[in-house]
Order: sequence, then structure tokens, then C-alpha cells
Amino acid sequence: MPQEKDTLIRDERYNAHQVEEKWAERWQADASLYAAERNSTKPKYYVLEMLPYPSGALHMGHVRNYSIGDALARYMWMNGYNVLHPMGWDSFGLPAENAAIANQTPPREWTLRNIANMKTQMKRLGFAYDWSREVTTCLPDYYRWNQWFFLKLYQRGLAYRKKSKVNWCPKCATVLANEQVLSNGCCWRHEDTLVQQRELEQWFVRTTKYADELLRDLDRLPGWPEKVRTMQRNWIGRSEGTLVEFKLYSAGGDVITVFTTRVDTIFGATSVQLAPEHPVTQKLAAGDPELSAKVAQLIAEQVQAKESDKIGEIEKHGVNTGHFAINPYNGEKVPVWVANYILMDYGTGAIMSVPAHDERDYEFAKKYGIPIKQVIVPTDVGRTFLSDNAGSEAKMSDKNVRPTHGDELPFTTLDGKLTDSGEFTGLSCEDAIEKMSAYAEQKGFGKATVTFRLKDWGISRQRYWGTPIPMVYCDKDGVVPVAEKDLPVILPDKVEITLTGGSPLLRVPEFLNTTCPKCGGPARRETDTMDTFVDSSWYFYRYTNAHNDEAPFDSAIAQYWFGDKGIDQYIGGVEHAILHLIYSRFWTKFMRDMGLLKNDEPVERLFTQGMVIKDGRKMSKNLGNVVSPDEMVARFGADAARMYSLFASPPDRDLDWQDTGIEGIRRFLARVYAFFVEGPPVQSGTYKPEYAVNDLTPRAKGILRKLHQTIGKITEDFKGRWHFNTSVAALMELLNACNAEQEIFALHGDAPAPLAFRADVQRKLVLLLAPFAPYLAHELWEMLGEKSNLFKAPWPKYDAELAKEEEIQIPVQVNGKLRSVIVVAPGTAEPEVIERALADPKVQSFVAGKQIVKKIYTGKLVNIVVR
RNA sequence: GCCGGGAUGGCGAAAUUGGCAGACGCAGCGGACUUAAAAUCCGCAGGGCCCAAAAGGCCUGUGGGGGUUCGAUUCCCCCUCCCGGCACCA
Repeated sequence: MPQEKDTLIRDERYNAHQVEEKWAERWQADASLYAAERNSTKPKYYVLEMLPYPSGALHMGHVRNYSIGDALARYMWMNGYNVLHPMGWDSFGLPAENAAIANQTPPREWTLRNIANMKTQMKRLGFAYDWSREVTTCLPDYYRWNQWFFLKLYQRGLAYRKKSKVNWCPKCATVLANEQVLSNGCCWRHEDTLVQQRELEQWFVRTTKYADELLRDLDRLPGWPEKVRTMQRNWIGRSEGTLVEFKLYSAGGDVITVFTTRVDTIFGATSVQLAPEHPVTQKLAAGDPELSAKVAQLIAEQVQAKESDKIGEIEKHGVNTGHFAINPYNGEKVPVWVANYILMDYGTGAIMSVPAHDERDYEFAKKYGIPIKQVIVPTDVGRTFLSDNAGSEAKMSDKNVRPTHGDELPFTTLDGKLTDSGEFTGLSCEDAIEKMSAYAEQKGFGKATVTFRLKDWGISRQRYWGTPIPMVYCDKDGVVPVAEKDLPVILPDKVEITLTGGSPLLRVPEFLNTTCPKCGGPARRETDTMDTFVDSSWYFYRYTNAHNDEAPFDSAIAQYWFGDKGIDQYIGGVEHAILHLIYSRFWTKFMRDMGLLKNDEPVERLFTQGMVIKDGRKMSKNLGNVVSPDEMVARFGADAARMYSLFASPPDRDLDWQDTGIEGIRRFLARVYAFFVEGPPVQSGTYKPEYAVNDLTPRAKGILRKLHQTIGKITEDFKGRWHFNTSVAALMELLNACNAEQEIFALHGDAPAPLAFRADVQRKLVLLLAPFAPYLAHELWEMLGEKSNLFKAPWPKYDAELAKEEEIQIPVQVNGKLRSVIVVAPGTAEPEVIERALADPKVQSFVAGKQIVKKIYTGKLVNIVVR
């Protein structure tokens, strides 16, 4: 009757809830459980997941993110590393103010309540964080260091104030950084609200000072996804070119400086084009009502195009100012136009127009009948000329080179030589760019230059819930920084929050009115607060030394954890590929230059996980397809939720959440549990591996082989590609293999293996399970009688000998098509394998009567080629 | 337009170095257990064709077309579509 017994025991269900609650309670009781060690002799490993905004509750994206990080942290602990695995809260920001307006709850209260709730969720999910290092950015013990850094930036000229056009979101009632404006001109938080332009005095951080280094060091980040590096390269947008001054011919000596990447084409410039908002445009229009009206029209068009996301698509057109400018290279008078496709915020807002060698200029010139003058000829034409005439390059002159015809224009590549370009004629484009830039500098009308798309970082926000900018305005002394000893400038608590009328702090007299740090006279505080991206630019340094009240962190401790390359592994969503990660890189370089750090970069290896989607679409409340982690934990357990988020898809790809899928994982976990519960209790805690591999039956050896193959597979996944979906699949295969050989593990079977064998297999299975399903793993570990803490138990060693197959299957192809499979012992010599393959009856039937052309054996497969 | 990433059964996916395509799981189908259902366990399963059926056999198949190779999901060329980033960037 053993079968009956089996069935009975197997029906005993794994009560995930009971088990998980039990362990959650135990883990909470020990605050030091996941603490990083001080003065450890172990190698350090800093694994970090991006800190969440405390919006109220975790979503599935968080669960996925943290499941990846937690599995890695646990794996590293088990491999003997001193692991730093902290968590915190990016807790300043607008939603708290919106919530305050909506439910009459102060932002602070709302935020702290959300944090408490999300922390409970994280603990219930079993994430192994060192909570003693928790960082909450909205608390003064953190944001005071934002203020401190601001003062340091200010001292170094890296923070400055300027009146500037800012992006203003009417719904947020605040200024947005360029990075927070979507490509359709809308606010990143209000995707249907157009961002407007306003002039305000703003604080800026000089990120452009590091533009070159930020770009260059991208090449030193091989541990980052290529995609992210590319996005940052695009964002920084470095462009080498030349500034050239065109003097206005008519009006009083005004100069138009154009930026061009193709100064080699300047002899073909047949007009100068100004942005409608260019100062010279404004000046020329000032005395010319007709022109003024047309320019206004062009500006309106640009604004409209930007707003409707049609920039780049609007028809190019412009207006001739009637004025002329002088090309300093050849003294030619060229007309000055104003055009709707010239942008004021790139380069100098003015270009030289070379229709023959630029698509847009060509289009524009065709439309308005502006002359098209070719000054570059393709190199192969030049070569033809050279070989035909056997002449030297120096001799080549405009007469001898036949310009290509108009219908081949515009010719825009650099594979050409100059013609009709005075003393530069005959040079290659690349040579010409260099020589002509040098010429401009020598003659004093221009120079080689580099422009960036990257702009300085505007950090002022007319909002309440952020770090107060520690500056004071005094009628006598002007702009005065708050003294370091007076930090933090505390954000007041009882503030009326509205979305209009500028910063809410303006209406708090006890905050606003202060004394000047210099003269002691009456003064006003800056009422703007900092962009929350300031908070997240350096928070991961604070984790290393979270309770330091004399400095943002201790340099020596930070250097221990960051080494010279930064965080060992950073994990988060690709949506932070640009903003957060560029600001963080900037901040690190700034702190390095302050002498606080040795590392040039904050993050050595970056992993960007895919999104969690449902029914093929991003989860959103509007679509009603949101999956709640709480519900998943309640229905399937935390282990199942975590493991499914790793199993359903490779971590870097999007994951389509399916409730039936997580159900499958729950079943798997229940089967694992059943595998341990049934049969005789084995106390592996007291077991010694007292079984000889050679005494095992072939089938037991098969299990052992599978076990070691699984160890090898999962270890490889952690070291390499992080395809945890296949790690979990391997665990399933291992369990399936064990279940297929039940009698080996059962006392009542025909040929039970030694109990020590069973204990060995089960013990290692638990170790392999631990990073993915910590609750069940801990429970089983205890059931096995283990006394040590599982989370630092040594990761099982892979034994290649034990993993090796005793016999291997060799597929046999005839003409590349699979016809049979033969079984041979490993190491069988090629002639024998081929002989055996040819002897196979199925192979015979395909080979008979044909001529064997080739016999291939690769060690894995045989292919017989016949004719 | 430029840059990056993709496309494999009904679905999520696997195949890490050019070597048995579809591991593992979901859904499905058949069976066991049950009064029944659920749960659980066992089994089948890319598509098409041959065969009364089964066993078995044959052909075909990784977005499309070509190439290299004994052999291509994998390498090369061309094309289509999807996702993401940048973009009148001078």
C-alpha cells in the first residue's frame, strides 16, 4: 500500500502564508540580520536597487526590481561577500503636495505614512535590506546635506543664478528642467499639459562644466547597457564645429556669429539665416514694422510646432530682412534671412546657409531662388581627375574639376574635396575644416569650438515639498549664502499649499523673513526649493554612513564601498537612463573634485530591467490592469510573487504578468515542499556526507548528476547573463528529476539510496532555492535540522566530475537532417563513433546505394554527407 | 532621418562557442483519484501528410528574400514590421 501513503502525504498542502508570516516575524526581530559588517576581511559588494518614490504602495515593477537585487544580494552573501544592500525613500516631490490639496493631509504626514506602508510591504516580501541605513530624503538629517552641497557648488561657481526662460507647467505651477519636458512639449507628470515659457530668476548647476568628461567616461563603463550609454551620448550631444563672425553690411557694425560643423563649405554660403528670436533679428525688426510682423509670425509658428510635436516637420520658410552680411573668408555679401527652422537654443541661433551641401539649406534655397553654389566635389571625381591628368593635387584648380550637376546636389558627405574655395581649394573636407578653423582664429573672426546639447541644470522649483535653497537676499549685500553652521534651513511644517501664486513658502513670513548672514540686517530667504533629482544624485553615498551628522558621509567609509569604480551593481528601470544617471555621474565628479571621493563614476555595473506589463500594455489605473503586490502575496505568497517575476521573462525584457503563470510557481513551491515532507525525516543538520558516490545505483547517480548540472547552471546565470528565468527552470527540472525517481528517496522503495544521499540532495536544493524563494528555503532548512543561518550558508560547489554524463547521445544526421541518435561513452574516439553511426539501421537506410562524400564528427554530432 | 533593442508553438519563453529547434512553465487534451467538482498525480502535445487505427514513417518549420557552410534561430547582405531614445542639432 505504499502508493496510498504517497498520495496522502502529497496532498498535504504547503501553507505559504503560515510559513512566511512566521519567518517575517523572526527576521523583523533581528535588526542586525542583513547589516553589512564593519572591518570585514571579506571582499565587499555593494548591490543597490533604485530607491522608490513613496507614492503609497509598491507596484509590480518594484517587486521585479527588488527581486532581482535581492536574489543577487543573497547569492553574494552565500558566496562569502560583505554585502551592502540598503534601501531608502526618494520622498520629496510634487505628489505629496497634490495629495495634500486633495485630502487636506500635510505632505510630511502623507509621505511618512506611505513610507511606513511600503516598508511593511517590503518586509513582507522578504527583501533583505539593512534598514539601519535607511535614507529618507525629506528629513532634515538628509536634506541638510543637499544644502551643504549647494553651498559648496556656489563657492566653486558651479551654482549660479540667472534670469532665464524656463519651462513652466501650469498644472504643477512650477518650473521644470529640460529633462522633465516630454518631446511633445508636455509636462512629464501631466502628459496632456503643454509646458509654457516664462522668465524667472533661477538657480542653475553648471553640469556643462563636466560635459566633456561625462561624455568621455561613458567609454569607461563597459558594465553599462549599450542602450543607456547611447542615450546619454545623444543627450549630451557633443558637436565639433566652428564659430564664424559675419559682419552686417548695412546696420551699425553688428556681428552675426554662426555655428557650423562644415566650415569647409563656407565658400558656398549664399545666405545667413537667423532664428526668429535672435537678438539681431529683434534689432533689425525693431525699426521695420513689416519685418517685425513677419518675425512674430515665425515665432508663433515655432511655438505652435513645438506644442504640437511637429517640430522638424513644419514647412521651412522665412523672410528676407533686406540686409546683408559679409562672409569673412571671401568678402562676399550675402543676404540675411530669418527662418522658422533655426532654433535659438542650439549653437548660436544663426547659421550660414550652404544650399549645395546641406539638405535643409538646399530645400530653402530652391524655394526662394537663392543661388546654389557648389564648393565640394566628390573625392572619386577628384581621383578621376588626378589619374586622367597625372597632375599633382596642388595643380588641381576649379577649371579642371567638373562640378557635378545640380540634380546630384546637395552633396552632404565628407568624402569630397574643395573647389572654388580660394586658397583652400583642393583640400579634403576634413583637412579644410581644421585649416579653415585655424585661419579664422588667426584672422580673429572665428575659431574652432564645441557645442553641447546638454544644458546647465535648472534646479529651482516654486514648490513647497523640497529642500529649501540655502540663500538669503539682502537689500544691502545682495545674494548671500546661509552660513554652514546655520544649516539646515528647515522646511516649515504648517504651510498652506496651493498650485498657484508661486512658491508656497513666500506666504510663510516666519520662514521668509530672516537676517542677512553678512550684515545682520533684515533679509528674505530664497523661497524656491530644489529639484528632487538633487536628492537622488548622491543618496547612495549616504547609505555608507547614514547617521553622520558632521558630514554627508565619511570619505574613508564611502571609499571602502565604492572602491575606485563605484557601486558594484545598480539595478533599476531604464526610465532613469538619462536624468538620474547623468545627474548622479555629475555629482560624483563634483564630489571627487572636492576631495571627498576617489572614484570618477558612481556605478560600475548597471542593469536596467524591463517593464512589467499586463495584456500587452503598461499597467495603469486608467486601463484598469494594475496587479497589486499585496493581492499577489495574499493569493500566492511572497516567494511565488518574487519567483514568478524572475521566471516569466529574462530580467532585461518586458514581463507580461499572468495570474495563471504565478499560479504555476505556487504549484512548484508546493511540490518542493512535498518532496521534503514525504518519506522519512532527515536531519541533514547532523548528517555527514557518508555515502560513496560509487555505491549509488545508476539512477541515484543520475540524480546527483542533475544536481550538479543545476548548481553549474544557476551559478553561471548569476555570474553571467542573469537569465534567472532559466535558473528557475533548472530548479524545476531538478525537482522533476527527483520526483521521477521517488523510490530512491523513499524508505519503502525497492532500492533506497542512503539517507545521507537524500540529505545531500535536499540540502543543496534548499541552498539553490534560497536566493529566489527565501521563505520556503528557510523553512526547509530548519526542517532539515540545520542550525546555521541559511542566508550566509555557503553556496554549493559545482563538481564538474559529478555533472559529467556517463553516456552521451550523439545525433546522427545524413546530409544535415537528423536521422538517428546513437549512445556512446564519453571520450569515444571519432572512428568508432562514425563506425557506430554508419552501422545504425536508420542511417543505413538513408546511406544505402549512395556515395559517402564526407563524414563529420564534432564531438557533439555526426553528419554523413552522401551523394 | 540617425542611434539602440526586438520578431521562435495558442501564450510567456529556451537553445551561452554555428551542431537534436521549442527546455521550463501557462493554457489545452487524455487518464487516475472522487458520488461529483476542485485540488493533486500520471501521460500527450510545433504544423502538415502517409497509415483503418496504433506503432512508425515522410515532409516542413525560428518575420521575408538571398548568401556562406557538411550543417544557420545563431554568421554575412538586402527588406518588412514592432519597441525605446534623439532629432529642422546647423
